[in-house]
Amino acid sequence: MSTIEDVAKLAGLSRTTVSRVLNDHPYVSDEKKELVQKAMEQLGYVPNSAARSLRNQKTGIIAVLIPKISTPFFSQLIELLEMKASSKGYQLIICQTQFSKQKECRYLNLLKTKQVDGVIMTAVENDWSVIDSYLNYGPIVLCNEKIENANIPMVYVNQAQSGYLVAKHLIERGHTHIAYCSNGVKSEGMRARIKGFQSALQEVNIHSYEKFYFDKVSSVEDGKQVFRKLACMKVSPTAVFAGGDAVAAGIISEAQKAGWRIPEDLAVVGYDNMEITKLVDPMITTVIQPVDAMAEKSIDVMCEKIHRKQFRTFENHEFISKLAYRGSSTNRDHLVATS
Amino acid sequence: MSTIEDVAKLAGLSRTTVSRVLNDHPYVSDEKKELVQKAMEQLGYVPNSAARSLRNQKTGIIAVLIPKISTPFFSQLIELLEMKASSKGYQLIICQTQFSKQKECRYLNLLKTKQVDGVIMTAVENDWSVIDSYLNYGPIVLCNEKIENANIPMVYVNQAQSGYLVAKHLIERGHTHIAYCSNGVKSEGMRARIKGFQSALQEVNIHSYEKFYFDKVSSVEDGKQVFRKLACMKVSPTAVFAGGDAVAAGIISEAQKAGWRIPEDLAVVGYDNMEITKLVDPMITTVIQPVDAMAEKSIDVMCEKIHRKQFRTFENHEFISKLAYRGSSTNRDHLVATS
DNA sequence: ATGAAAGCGCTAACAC
DNA sequence: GTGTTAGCGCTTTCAT
Repeated sequence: MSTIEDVAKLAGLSRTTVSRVLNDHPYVSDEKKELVQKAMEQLGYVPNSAARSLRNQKTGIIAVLIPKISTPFFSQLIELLEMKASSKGYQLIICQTQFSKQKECRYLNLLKTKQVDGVIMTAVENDWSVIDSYLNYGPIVLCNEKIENANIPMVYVNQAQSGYLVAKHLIERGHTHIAYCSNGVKSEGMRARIKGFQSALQEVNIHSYEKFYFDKVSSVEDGKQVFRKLACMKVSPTAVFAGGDAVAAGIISEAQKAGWRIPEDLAVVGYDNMEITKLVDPMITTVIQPVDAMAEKSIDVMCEKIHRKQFRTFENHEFISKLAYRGSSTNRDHLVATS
Repeated sequence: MSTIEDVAKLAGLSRTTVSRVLNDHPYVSDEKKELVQKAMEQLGYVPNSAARSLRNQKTGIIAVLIPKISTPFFSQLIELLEMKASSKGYQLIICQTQFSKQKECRYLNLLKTKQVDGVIMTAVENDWSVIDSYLNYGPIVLCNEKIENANIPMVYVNQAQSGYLVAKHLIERGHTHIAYCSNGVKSEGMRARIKGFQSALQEVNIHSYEKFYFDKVSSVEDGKQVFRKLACMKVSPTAVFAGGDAVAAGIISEAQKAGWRIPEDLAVVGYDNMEITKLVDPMITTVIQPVDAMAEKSIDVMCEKIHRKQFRTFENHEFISKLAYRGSSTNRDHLVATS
C-alpha cells in the first residue's frame, strides 16, 4: 500500500501538494498537478480513509437503526436510504435493533466512538431522555417516526390523516361496523393513526370501534386468526382496516377459504402498498406512504446536520399518504383505476 | 470529547497504561486498573475508532455487496449476515450494485481505501479477472454464488441438486410435460440448476424441456404472463418450475383467475421459501435453501480470512437445499406435512 | 509493572 | 505556488 509520501517522492514534490491535488484545492499549477496525477496512477495510490477520518473528524458513514431488516417496509426504506446516501457520497452501516433497548444503545454508541457521522433511527425503543444524551456526540434524525418534544429533525407521515382517510373511505361505502387492527407498537404514529380513524367514525356517530379492535397483529398468520375471531362474533364487522398489507392478505385468504366474498361480505384495507397487495385477488386497497420522498428528506437533513454541527434542532418534516383504491374494498363497477 | 491522554492525566498515569487497560493487556496492577477505569467513567471516555483503525490497520467493518436490498431473498440474507457479523463484533456496510459493473467496482474500492476489512459479494457482475485484482487489498468472500476457477472462499448451494430435486418430484407425480422458468441471470449457479433439472428429465427420456423454457421471468407480473403464454400452447405443460416464489405466485394467481385448478390442471414449484408461499391457496411447494447456515459460514470464513491475511485461497463451502412439499404440486391426500 | 517516544497516513496553518 | 511542520488519537516497541 502506497502512501501520500510515496506519491510525493515519486513526483518530486511535497505531501502538501499531493494533498492539494487530492482535495481539488486551488493554487496548484497545472504542471505539478499532472505530475502528481501520473505518480498516483503509477503507484495505484488510494488515500487511506482511516487517516482521513482521524484528521478530518468525519467518516462519511451514516448508521441506520432498524428493528428488523427483512420486514418488507423496512427493506424498502433501507434500499431508498442507501440510494440517496450513495448519491451524496455516504456509506450506510445497517444496525438491527431487534426491538431491544440494549442493542439500540449499543448502536447509538457508534456516534460516541466516531465510527459514524450520524444516526438515522427508523424506530425508537428507549425513552427520549436516553436518546437525547447521545446528541452530545453527533446528529440523530428520526425517519418514519415522530416523538413529542424531541429536539431533533423528524421525518414522518401524518398518520392521523392516514387513519382518517381509511375510515372515511369505508364509511362512504356504507360501512358502519368497521374493525381496526393494531400491530401492537405503541409509538406516537400508531396513536395518531387510531385517533384519526376514530375521529372519522365519530363524525358520523359510530361508536362501535372498541368492540372491533384487534391488537398485536402484524403477520399473515395473525391476519388469518383475526378473520377467525371476527367471523364468529355475534355482530361481525363488514369492513376491516388491517393496519398492514400482510395482515390484510391473511384476512382475505382465510375469509375466502371460509366462503366469504371480498369485498361484498367483508371489505379489507391494508397499509404500505407492498407487492403482496397486487398478488391476491381481489387486489388490496392500501395506504401509500411517500417512502421515497421521506428517504430523500432524511438523508438531506442528515447531511445538513453533519455540516452545520448543530444537533439539537426541533424540525418537523411531515408527509401525507394517499389511498390506493383497489378491489378489496371497492366493487368492480366503482373501481377507480390506480397504479 | 475526551482522549486517552485526558484519562491518563486524570488517573495520574501514562497513556500506555490506559491503553493496556483498554485492551485487556496483562501486567497492569489491579490498583492502577481500577484507577484508570474510574477516570474513564468520570470522563465518559470512549476510544476513537478512526485512530484505532489507523493504528491497527483494521476497521471492524465488512462491506456486503448486493444487487437490490428489497428483494425478499436478499433482505433475508442481509438480516442474517448482520446478526452473525454483529455477534462477532463487526459492522456491516450495505452496498447496492443495482446489477451495475461500475457500481460493483466502486464498492470494491472500499477495500483499497481500507474503509472495510473485507467484502462479501452476493452476486458478481464483472469478469473474474477484474474482481481478482482487488484481492491484493483484502479478502473477498462469495456468498450465494460460485465462480469456476476463482481462488477465494465460496459459500453456495449446489443448485444442480436443487434442480434435480424439483424435476424428480414432478416426474414422480406423473408429469411429463414440465416447464422451466429462468430469471435470466447467467450465473454459474443458474446454469447448474437447469443442468440438474434436465438431467432428471433425461433419466426418464423426457426431452421436451426446450419447448417449455421461459427466460427472464422474476416478478409476480412476469409469472402472470408466463401463465398466459403457457395456457395457449398447442400442447401445454402440466407442471412448471417457476424458479422463484414470486413467479410461482403470479402463475397460480393468473391460472386460478382463468379457472384452472392447482395442482390438478397445473402443478407449480417455487424457489426460496419466501413468506408468499404460505399466503396463496394452495400453498406453494418450494425449494428451501439453508440461508442461515450460509450466512454464518460466510461470516466465519470472512473473519478467518481477515485474521490470516491470506486472501487467495480456493475454498468450496457447498450446501444443499430441501424441498417443502405443499399443495401447489401435491394433492391433499398425498400431502406430507411440512413446516 | 510502568512510561517515553515513535509513528500509522493525512491535512492545514504558517512560512516563504 | 510550494514546502515545513505539527498533530488528529491510538498502540507498541523499548527502556527502566
